[in-house]
Amino acid sequence: MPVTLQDIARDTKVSVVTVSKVLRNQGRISAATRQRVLRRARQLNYQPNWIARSLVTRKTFAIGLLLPDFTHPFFAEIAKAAAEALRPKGYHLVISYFEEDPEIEKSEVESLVARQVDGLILASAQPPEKADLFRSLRSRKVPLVLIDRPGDDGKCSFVGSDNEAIGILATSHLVACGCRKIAHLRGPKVGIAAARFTGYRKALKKHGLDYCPKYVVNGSYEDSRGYEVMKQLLSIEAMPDGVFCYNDPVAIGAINAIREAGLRIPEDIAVVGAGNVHYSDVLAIPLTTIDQGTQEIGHQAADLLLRQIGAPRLLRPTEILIEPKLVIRESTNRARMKN
Amino acid sequence: MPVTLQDIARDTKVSVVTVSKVLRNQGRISAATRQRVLRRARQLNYQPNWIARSLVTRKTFAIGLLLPDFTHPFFAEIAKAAAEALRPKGYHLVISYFEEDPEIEKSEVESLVARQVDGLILASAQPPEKADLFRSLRSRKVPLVLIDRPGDDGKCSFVGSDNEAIGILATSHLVACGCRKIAHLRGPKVGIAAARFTGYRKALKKHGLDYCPKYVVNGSYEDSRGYEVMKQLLSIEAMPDGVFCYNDPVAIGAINAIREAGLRIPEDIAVVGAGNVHYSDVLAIPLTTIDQGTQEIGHQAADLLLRQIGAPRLLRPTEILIEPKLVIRESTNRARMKN
DNA sequence: CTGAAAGCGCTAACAC
DNA sequence: GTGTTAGCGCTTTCAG
Repeated sequence: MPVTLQDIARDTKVSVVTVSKVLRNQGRISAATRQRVLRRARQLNYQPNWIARSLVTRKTFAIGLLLPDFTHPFFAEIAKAAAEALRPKGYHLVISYFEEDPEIEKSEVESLVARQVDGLILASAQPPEKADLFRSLRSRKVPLVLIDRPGDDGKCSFVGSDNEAIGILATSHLVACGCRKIAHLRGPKVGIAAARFTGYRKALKKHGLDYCPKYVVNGSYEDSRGYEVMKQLLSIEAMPDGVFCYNDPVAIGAINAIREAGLRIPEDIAVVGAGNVHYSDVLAIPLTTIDQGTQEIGHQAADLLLRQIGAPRLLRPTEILIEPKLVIRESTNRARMKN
Repeated sequence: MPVTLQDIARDTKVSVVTVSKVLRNQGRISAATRQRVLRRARQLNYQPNWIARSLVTRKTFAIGLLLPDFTHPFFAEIAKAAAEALRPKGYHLVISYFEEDPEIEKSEVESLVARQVDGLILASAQPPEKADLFRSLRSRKVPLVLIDRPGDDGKCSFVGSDNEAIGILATSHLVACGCRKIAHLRGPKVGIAAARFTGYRKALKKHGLDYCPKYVVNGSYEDSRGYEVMKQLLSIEAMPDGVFCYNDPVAIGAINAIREAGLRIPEDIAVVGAGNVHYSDVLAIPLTTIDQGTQEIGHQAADLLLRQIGAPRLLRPTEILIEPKLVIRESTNRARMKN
């Protein structure tokens, strides 16, 4: 039903090949036929079938972007930046998400690859010990850039943050604000959460504070969980006076729990998040956080992937770490603040 | 380089067709060959080329979702809901966005169609007088569901909110809160903003309040613009005591402007948004807003589109309006509140 | 400058 | 049960 090259060829009495060439501005074509073809194409409102084209050129100009959750503003901002970097080069983003479920992640990756995307940008939730997905991708030579969460033992290009630095930055800031009993709402067990946790411990140590396991609670990456988990923390004796939260949504949840308990922020408990998500400055208590440079991550990932796609052969994996920056707002603005 | 049906056929000494049938569980195949084929496919880690398949079946199982901005939580939530509704039926979402630019919108639509998506869900920014995009889509029989912003004169299926009702609900609530000088931060000139504006005027009239043009300022849909525009409003004499904002981000911007001016919310000025976006309850001043049922919009749009795709011939356009609901929070919680 | 031939990887329709 | 033939809409190659 749709208009094809055939139709135009028939009507203008030239071959399909010629039409194809005209429409792609390729090869020598006489001005006369070029006009005729172009005119007819316009009349018929011809639209090329990229599927057919892709089958022969083996290029789809589509990049798969696979995220844990695109409702999360952190990832949404990355997606936007990536799309912006890709668009001018004629590439499109096929976005998908897998709700932090490694199995869905796998099947989504396969779908994207089956759709013949030219490359993949992935914020993976594969557990560190399971490298089969990456191995399979590598063996099939699918251009891949991991973002936010490293994986595959550095055998794959990566763009993200220095998570240990984030942990250090956040925790040191809390110390500088006068906090002495600093808690940490850990993220899920992926490497990234571990690195932030390490940073947290290193900072404590550096400032001569004891690491106290009861101040570390586990496994959250969204506000609802942050809320619950913070409630737990509030119920222990010797309540913390500062909390470093895995990310901004968790911090938002934590803030809600703290206020609900009738405590003041930052006087009773200071709170630091991570991500510097777009709305974190208009919250009930504007949130001190670590900016991870979402824009930068999106851009760099896109650029890196494109370079990989354009390269004649496999490039050796590159790792790009975006420098985290402390953004100080009300949630840690104590009178006795020194930093 | 990738494994094809050919490879498996050669190795197992059957025809390509047989392999194809085995892999799709179709037609009668002897248990013996089935096993052989399956085993070889697994050994080779065969992955079907959907591009090739699509070319012949004329189905891609991809749905295009085109949004003004997927960083906006309102649309992100719709996207998520749509993806969830589509996934179990084997469909994927190809998400793209156009930054409220009608020209980019057009070109993105064409890309998506060129990629042979099976249908399109679109929150369009085409100006009402320009129906050529819709006309072109209609003539090509591309299954299309408009969301959030109606268009094409009801010739196209639509899922969204009753925007006049939103305007009435929000404005009436402000009246009930004791506001008498109610301003409106209008959205951009699309039909939806006009409808909310109409609702605003109707509600004023119903409650015996005069409509006063100076209280209506124009053209914003994001927080930064909401901030600027609210500042303007604050500079006029006889400042408003209530504001109905086009959407939640605009309201957030407005709130910032109001606080910055040293005024109190809701005592000096009460604020109502629209959208009930995920973070609107954790803001500096939790925002009274109109819930538009984003989940519902996403689901319904997906279902409707699927029904359209499955139908033997063109269905007549359906319009689904989700009932807006008032969500009362702090930003309108005045002592003298009566509603 | 133009076109005939071949084929991308797969499936539909029909033989055998 | 299995294979043959044909073709989806397009581009590539190469001969004229």
